[in-house]
Amino acid sequence: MRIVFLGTPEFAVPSLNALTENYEVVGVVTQPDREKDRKGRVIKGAVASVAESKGIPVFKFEKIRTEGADALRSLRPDIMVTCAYGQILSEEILNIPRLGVLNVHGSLLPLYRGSAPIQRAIMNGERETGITIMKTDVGMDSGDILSQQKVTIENDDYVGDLYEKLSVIGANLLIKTIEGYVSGSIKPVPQDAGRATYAPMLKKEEAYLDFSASCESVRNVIRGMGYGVCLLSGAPLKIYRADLREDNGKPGEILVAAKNDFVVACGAGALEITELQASGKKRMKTSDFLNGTKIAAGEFLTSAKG
RNA sequence: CGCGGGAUAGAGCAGUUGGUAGCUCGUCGGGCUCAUAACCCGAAGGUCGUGUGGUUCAAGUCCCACUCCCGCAA
Repeated sequence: MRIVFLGTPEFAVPSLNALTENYEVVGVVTQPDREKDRKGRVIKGAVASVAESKGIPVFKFEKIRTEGADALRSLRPDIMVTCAYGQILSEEILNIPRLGVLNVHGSLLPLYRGSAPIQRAIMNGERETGITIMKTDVGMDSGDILSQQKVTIENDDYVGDLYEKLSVIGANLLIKTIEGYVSGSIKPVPQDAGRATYAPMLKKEEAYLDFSASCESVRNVIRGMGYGVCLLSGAPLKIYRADLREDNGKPGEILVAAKNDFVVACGAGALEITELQASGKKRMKTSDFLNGTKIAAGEFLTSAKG
């Protein structure tokens, strides 16, 4: 079976690998290289790198809707699979493969449609999320559902942990689902659009911490965004890891700053910061940070405004 | 060549007007203690990112080039 895969970031890599092990992947479509490092050097998407190393033809369309159809048709795919590709497909494109287009999505649809389902599930304090394999349609993650698998969000899961878990589970579920779908044992089921919720792209400012919120919600932002930003003496400070504490104080007040212990008060409860990064510095454990920095209890971490 | 910060002991940092290096933590040894991530005493450990560069009697400290790291912006 000839398959064309459309995906871009790390999340899509396990699915691509699983497909190449089970089917003939005749082409990979990925977003044009957009990211640059500080020196302007181009960073390739994870899928682009993997596809190249496997010798699979790679296509990078600025707008697949207007320039991709002919190339895709010439690949004569039986099925196309999208997985965090980053562009919406047109009706014309969707009709190219004989057996249709499937999508791997990191949530239990119709919940968390959109581009940041994993992050937003954590940020909202969800205890459970999952993977949905569905038919790709012209809408935003609105296609008929083929299969789902629930995944528990552990209290210690940060976005990176959950992202990795889901990408692997997604790959496995994808292979099983293709089998069932092709053999006819799995039938598409429409989504209950009335229950749909959306997970729009993350904005930078969403990582700005508001210490007047409860310690749980502050921590959920850190877990979901991967880090939280605040100011210490006017300089930006990124918080990467924090645990809940029961202490209380004024929001943002540093309650403890000694040796291994760095505690900041929130609106309710407090957070023990365990890993952070100061401007111009590397990410480090809090104990290291406290070693070379002179800060005392009573100072404040303030909100970094946009 | 987008803006800016940085490169000094295993780690995080200091280092004043240039005169061959200190602090905290860790490590090792010893002591105290019922005991301890606590306390006390002691020790090891750095050619101060690279250039066998420039200025100087003398450079971690000033100048030049390069490499790498990081924050912001994209």
